[in-house]
Amino acid sequence: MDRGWGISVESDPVKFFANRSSSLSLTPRLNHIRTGNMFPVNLNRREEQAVPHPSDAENHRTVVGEVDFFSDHKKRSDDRMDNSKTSITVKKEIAHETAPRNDLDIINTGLHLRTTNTESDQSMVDDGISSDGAEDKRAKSELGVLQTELERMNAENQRLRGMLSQVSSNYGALQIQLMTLMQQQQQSSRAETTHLHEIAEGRPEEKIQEAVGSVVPRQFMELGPSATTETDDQPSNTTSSEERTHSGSLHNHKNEMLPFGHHQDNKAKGIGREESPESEGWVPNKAPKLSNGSSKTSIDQAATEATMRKARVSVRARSEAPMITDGCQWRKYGQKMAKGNPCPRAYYRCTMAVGCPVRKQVQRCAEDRTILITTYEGTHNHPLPPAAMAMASTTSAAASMLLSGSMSSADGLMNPNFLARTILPCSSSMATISASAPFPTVTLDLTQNPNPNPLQFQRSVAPSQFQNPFQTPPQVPHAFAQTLYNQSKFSGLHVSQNLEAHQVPPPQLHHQQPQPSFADTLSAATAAITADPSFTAALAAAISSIMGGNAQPNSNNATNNTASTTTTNTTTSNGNKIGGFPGN
DNA sequence: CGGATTTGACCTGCGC
DNA sequence: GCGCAGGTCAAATCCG
Repeated sequence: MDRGWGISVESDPVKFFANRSSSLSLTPRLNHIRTGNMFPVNLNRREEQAVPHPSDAENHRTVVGEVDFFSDHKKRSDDRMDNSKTSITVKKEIAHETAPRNDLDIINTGLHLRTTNTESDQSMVDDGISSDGAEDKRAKSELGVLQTELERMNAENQRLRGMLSQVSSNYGALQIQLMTLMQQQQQSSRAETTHLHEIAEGRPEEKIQEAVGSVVPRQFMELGPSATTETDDQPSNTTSSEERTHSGSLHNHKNEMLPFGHHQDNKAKGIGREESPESEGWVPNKAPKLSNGSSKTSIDQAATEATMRKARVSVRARSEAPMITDGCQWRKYGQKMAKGNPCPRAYYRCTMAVGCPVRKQVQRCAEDRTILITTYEGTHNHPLPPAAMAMASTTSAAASMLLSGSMSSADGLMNPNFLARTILPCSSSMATISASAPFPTVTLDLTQNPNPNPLQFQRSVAPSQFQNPFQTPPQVPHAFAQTLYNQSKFSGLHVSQNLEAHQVPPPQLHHQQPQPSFADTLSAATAAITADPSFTAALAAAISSIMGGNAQPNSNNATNNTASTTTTNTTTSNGNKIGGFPGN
């Protein structure tokens, strides 16, 4: 994982390079270095804070603008220099001016320069008092000092530019190396996957797991990016095709596996399937029927594979309410008695937007009916209200991790006897990935409260912070949001890296991560959300304000864009895993 | 009256 | 082929 998480440079290159260079301490000064697009250093937030003065933006016409990052106590001096310099610039402008103006107008010409000297100069003129020589000398010496400082700052600026270019070049080189490594691993994993399938067909489960222990991580590594195929709205482009190609080792038939949203038409009776083509669309869990074609096996296999790519996120939480409040609007469309559970299972679909493919199942646990198991599936194709973002983000991130990781292993799980159960990194027992179900499922068990985080989280966030969403965001939610953001964007890589480093039973990784572990944070957030409906809205509002307030460019990725949720893990072969009461 | 819920029927996959 | 179980549909019903 050491190596693996290091690859998260892409998610936060600044932090990555901060660990490798001390130049980051100079980050605020880099704000005015024109980085162009060559290096994704996120300086925006700092820049916003570092350049609060309106005049800074206006001084850009002068070279002095590069001095803007000086500290405040220097700023006044700079302003004086600005004045001295701007006087030159102003004179240039005067040449273009046709209408005569007085000096005051000239100084204010379009530049709105702060002229601390101006007032004194003007006052001197107005008062008719000639500046005495001492003050003149002092001013000149001061000017000289400032000019020297300016030159020094310019030199430093140049030096920083050089460092930046070097860092960016290093970044590019690392990216190339990463891509090369991933390609190599992809090639090697294809052969290994084939080998795994051979093993899985005729060997005891222990050996299979043993084999998986060594192979799956590579698969994770390879297929990690494919997580976007289901839960991310971002186009999966090449990765998905590669994934299908890779899965061809198992399904050598013509690859007709379609995205889920494309299966709907295959059902002869497509009643009520309102999914839009561009959206992922709800696809019945039953494998699509491609009109009894001749290549039934290939279709079945493709359908099965497609089914397994349908990630679910199951949330187990104690709740007396028939349904947890997650901020979305749901309509119940069915209820069934599940085998092995006296409590019926209720089926809901999202009604916040026409054609939203997201569905959820709600069922109470048979063993403990105070536990409500909610399984989310699908991706919202519409903006989410703040109250829904928290849960959607949580489940989306979990689903992303699941898809990025388990999907790859799904290829090796076609054997129904195969049970691969892997624990999310850093999660202890709170969040698990189960590949034994027909759908890969992330189960977030919030009923055991294994660590105090949920309560701490709730406490630290709830009281006052939300009353003013524009206040400085609390630390924990910020970390939560950032974690979600990072995870949703790069979860595939992270999961794969983790698994690669730790094989199947991953040890605790907390010491590796500066940020709170994903699963802990996830569970904490979810617990807090589910525990208190009113808190849901508050948390969502805070997160949205945090993300929006910081103007984080991709902050939406983890929220409404990739809102994917899953419900309880209704393991087919093991119906007892979840139980439930009807939602309403 | 319109929307949501209920509930029996239906479809499908899977195992025997 | 048959039965079982999960999932969905849609008419009937309920409710604001």
